[in-house]
Amino acid sequence: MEFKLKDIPFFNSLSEDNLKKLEKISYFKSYEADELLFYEGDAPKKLYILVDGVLRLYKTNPKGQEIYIHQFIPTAMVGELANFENMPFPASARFVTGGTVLKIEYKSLENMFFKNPDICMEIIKSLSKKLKVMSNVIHNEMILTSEAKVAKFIDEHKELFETVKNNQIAAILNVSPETLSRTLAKLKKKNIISIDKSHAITILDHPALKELF
Amino acid sequence: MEFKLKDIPFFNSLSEDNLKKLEKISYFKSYEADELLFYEGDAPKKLYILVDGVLRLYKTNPKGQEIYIHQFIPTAMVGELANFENMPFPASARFVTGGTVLKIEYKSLENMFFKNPDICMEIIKSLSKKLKVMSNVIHNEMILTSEAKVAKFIDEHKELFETVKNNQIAAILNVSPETLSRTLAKLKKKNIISIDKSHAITILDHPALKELF
DNA sequence: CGATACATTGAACAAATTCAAAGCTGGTGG
DNA sequence: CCACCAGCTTTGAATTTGTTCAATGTATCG
Repeated sequence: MEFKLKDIPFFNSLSEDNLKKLEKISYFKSYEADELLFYEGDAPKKLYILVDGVLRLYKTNPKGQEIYIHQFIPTAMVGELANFENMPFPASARFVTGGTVLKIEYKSLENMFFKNPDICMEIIKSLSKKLKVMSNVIHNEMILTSEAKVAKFIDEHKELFETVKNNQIAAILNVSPETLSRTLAKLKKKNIISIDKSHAITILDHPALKELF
Repeated sequence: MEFKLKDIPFFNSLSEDNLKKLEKISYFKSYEADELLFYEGDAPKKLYILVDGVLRLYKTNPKGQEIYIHQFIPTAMVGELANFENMPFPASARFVTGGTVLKIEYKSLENMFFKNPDICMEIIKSLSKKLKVMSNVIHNEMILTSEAKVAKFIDEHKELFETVKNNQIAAILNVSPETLSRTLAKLKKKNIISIDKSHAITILDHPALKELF
């Protein structure tokens, strides 16, 4: 697949002239599924714009386990915090599917484009969106119990149970597969949900489900 | 105390003219210690700039307990996420000391000043700083054990033990006072720290302390 | 079919909280 | 100046929530 700067919504306010400048300080790079884009603790060198594929952000705990934080889909700016604050990446990023990022020389971008109000606005939007994500992560992990996390996930993404293995869903929820299994069993027994042969979930009692989170 | 718009670093790039405009859409308000600025779940009406005092951000879990998130000190923009994303406040804010905020009519600010690159830059800085805070909160609460949290806190803020009750420190760390007490006892027994009569902590073995987080 | 991955279940374990009781400490009033 | 009270702090035991481990059950797909 061929990617072009002007197709990136982020930069669609830029003049031809500015696009040329941007071209000079950036390039596209493609990755296979499971490849790492950056690793927690690394010093940032580039700013990334995800233009294709699914990119998973996760942290690693002292036991070596992956703690799921978020999954990016195009178009998304990635790594801006580390670049802005000139700090090591606080998390790792790995491609879940094959994908492509635009890699931008951060310092040059700052010098050339940070005075551009349109670019600024895009950055603000991106930061704001990310802050919302983080706020949600905090809520999910610090406030909700496992049962509440599962209930919320069913409410928001029940279709995923049809295509994604429970194992993977457990990983996304940061609970063990056993806990997910037991929680689903509990919800079934309470007649809040039912699960058919093809793993599809039907919500039988939506108010009761909502009560749980 | 008397506060003036032009003394707020946030707006020191604004012309006299613009300051006048800003004056029309904002006002200062003072609060006593323990007063709430906003409550989790509230719809945002204003954007706040903390100009005096200490403001605590916290969430409330289903058991009704306060989960400490962060403490702001001047000058800081507060509540921008809820305003930008037009979503309910994800946390509550309460004054720890008496304090003062500038309250700004958000919609008007957006219309008048978001095209100003200097203001944009200030907003980006503020968002970025906040993202860093959140990233740290996530690390502390999702990755670190209680012992690691205590060790990190000692490393970063050991002077606070002289003035702040262990109770309060436990609240800031989101651990029970019992856990804090037991952890300090453990660190003393391992000869990593010592605590004198006045509650001051001396770090005896800094490398060993760092090892813990 | 049969191998292999996935899901479920029970039991043991781990980390931290909660509950209860006892120990300190520092300020206050007699 | 001392005794005492209130509020911290400490300590032990029970509890809670979820993970880990191990065994068994069940799909699924070459």
